[in-house]
Amino acid sequence: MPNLPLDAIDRRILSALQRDARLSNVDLAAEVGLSPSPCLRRVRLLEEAGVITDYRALLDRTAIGLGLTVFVGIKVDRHDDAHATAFREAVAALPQVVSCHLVSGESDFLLQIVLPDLAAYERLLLDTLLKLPGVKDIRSNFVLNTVKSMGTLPLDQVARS
Amino acid sequence: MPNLPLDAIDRRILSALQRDARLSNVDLAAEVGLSPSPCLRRVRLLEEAGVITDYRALLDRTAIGLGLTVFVGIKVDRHDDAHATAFREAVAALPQVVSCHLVSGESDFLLQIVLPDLAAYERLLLDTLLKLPGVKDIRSNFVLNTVKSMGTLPLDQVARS
DNA sequence: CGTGAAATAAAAGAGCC
DNA sequence: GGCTCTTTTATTTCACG
Repeated sequence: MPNLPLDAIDRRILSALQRDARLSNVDLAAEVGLSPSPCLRRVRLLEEAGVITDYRALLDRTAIGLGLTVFVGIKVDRHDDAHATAFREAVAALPQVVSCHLVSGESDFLLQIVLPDLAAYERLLLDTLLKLPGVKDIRSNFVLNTVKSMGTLPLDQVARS
Repeated sequence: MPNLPLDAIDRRILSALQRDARLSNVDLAAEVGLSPSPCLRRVRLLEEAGVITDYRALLDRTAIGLGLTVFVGIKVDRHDDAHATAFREAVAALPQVVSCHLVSGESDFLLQIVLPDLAAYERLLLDTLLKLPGVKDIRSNFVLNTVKSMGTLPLDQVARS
């Protein structure tokens, strides 16, 4: 699935679906200035090419009792393949871990973790995170307030092709 | 919109829609063990209560030319209301900023930023981020590799009500 | 909460510009 | 590549048990 070139209409389609995945094809077509048939063809192509990866419902974390978000920086003492892979797989398998990135800078990995409360985080930290393979240092940054979250990707910032 | 209590079926509905927002009501009902009518009633209630906030298409960042993700820690020198509010609004308005949280720890704010490449980040940093009101220090953590992203919220971790 | 029927809307396809 | 029109299919909605 190589880089299918995206034209202006594709970007408008992606932008619209990113805001509202439930748009009917007819409405979407109207919004991007196409008739329904070619619009649907493009959407299918974008799906098959892997540009659109998923359709998801977003939930209000606090409304479902997941009031605590923590950004956790983790340093590991080995970067060789075997240990690195073991660490990554273990982290990816944790349901509380919403995202995990290998990053430059002070920490090696930066994780976003979502859970009900501090007690749950204490348990996760002691029972799981500190026991992950190769962990040298853990820094916990608790989210006190969310200014913006789940922002859409800035399609406007991509160079026009 | 107070905390509507969620039972086991609600959680199953949320969990399913979080994975696939395009499930038809019939399929969703089958998956959660309900018939279509009450299932749809519950979904509408969850939407109206603000538990389901949005339906979105997720896009492959690299496929659309947004290959660079940066986690940016920002320290600000004032926490008083006027300046804090100005900072937050300015940040929230930037399309490249996917998320922004007030956090405990070394930085005051932690931003996730998505853009095409380093050149774009250089411009954003010099022209915009460094000029935000009250900024004292900026630490850029570049994402080298994504282990997990866009994880679903761990509904299993919520206490059963 | 479940069932079933009726109304609506959406997706898919053929043929043409 | 896009447009229109038609067919087919599925989804929502509602009244009632």
